Amino acid sequence: MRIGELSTRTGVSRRSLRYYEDQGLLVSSRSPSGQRHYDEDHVRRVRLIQAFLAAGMSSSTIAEMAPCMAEPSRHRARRALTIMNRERARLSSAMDGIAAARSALDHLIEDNQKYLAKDTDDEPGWTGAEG
Amino acid sequence: MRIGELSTRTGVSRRSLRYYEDQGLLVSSRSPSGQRHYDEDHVRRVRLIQAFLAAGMSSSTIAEMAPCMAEPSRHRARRALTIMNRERARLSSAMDGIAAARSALDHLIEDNQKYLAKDTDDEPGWTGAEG
DNA sequence: CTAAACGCTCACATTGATGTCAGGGGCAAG
DNA sequence: CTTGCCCCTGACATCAATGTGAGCGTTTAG
Repeated sequence: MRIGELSTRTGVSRRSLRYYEDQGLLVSSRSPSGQRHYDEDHVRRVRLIQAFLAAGMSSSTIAEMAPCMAEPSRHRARRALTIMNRERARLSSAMDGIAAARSALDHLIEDNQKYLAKDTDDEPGWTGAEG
Repeated sequence: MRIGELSTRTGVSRRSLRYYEDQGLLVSSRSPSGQRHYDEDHVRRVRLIQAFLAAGMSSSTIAEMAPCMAEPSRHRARRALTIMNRERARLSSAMDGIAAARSALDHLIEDNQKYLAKDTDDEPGWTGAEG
């Protein structure tokens, strides 16, 4: 398939797909006239890239983890493994951070509901002191 | 305390603290000469702002949730509540996304370790097909 | 009083993924 | 051949939070 179809199938813009290739995240075979051609593997690959980007990884990080254009080698694999473990830790602590933010938000929601339940027009007085 | 102390106590740069004020996330009392002064509540507040920003909220979203400069009113509170619930859902789905990315990463790590354990120099051939 | 350390505003720079526009070519159907 | 739709590259624009630096006032310690 060409880039337009890959784009509609993955929901990722043509622009972004070319960008991924530019960053070494995605390879494509080119037709004689230079048009990019893809297969089913590329669809999965793009989905994975999206998942990683959405999780806050930078494209260069993803590129370092993915032996995508370079020769596979023990050295490279060990390097990738280091980065993967670093990123895994980052994702875990990002989840913790989001969980903390969500719980703080829950307190705010509760306070706000209490405020709305009251009849007097009192200060909710939000400073975060209640968390 | 003045801005420098708030900065060191929260780990947030002076620049960012002024930016927060600019965006309506933080209020400060000013000395006659225009210098910002803060108290303990501001420390908590800044920490909360940081938690929200780190969780991927935009400053305008935080501003909408926080009746910080505006008069508290039922209308405002209801509006804030709507946004808070929207954001809560966003945070939850962000956590799901990160969890999915982390699990994909775990597969990659495992594959990579298998590759490194082998003695032959075989293709790891990563396309994401294994997830 | 002076100097160091701090604060103020204004304004321009940066980063990363993506949008958008321009100018030009590729390819199938009528 | 022309029409229409797809593709190519390249370049500039965007957003959001933050960095950085200039130019100038303030507070504090000696």
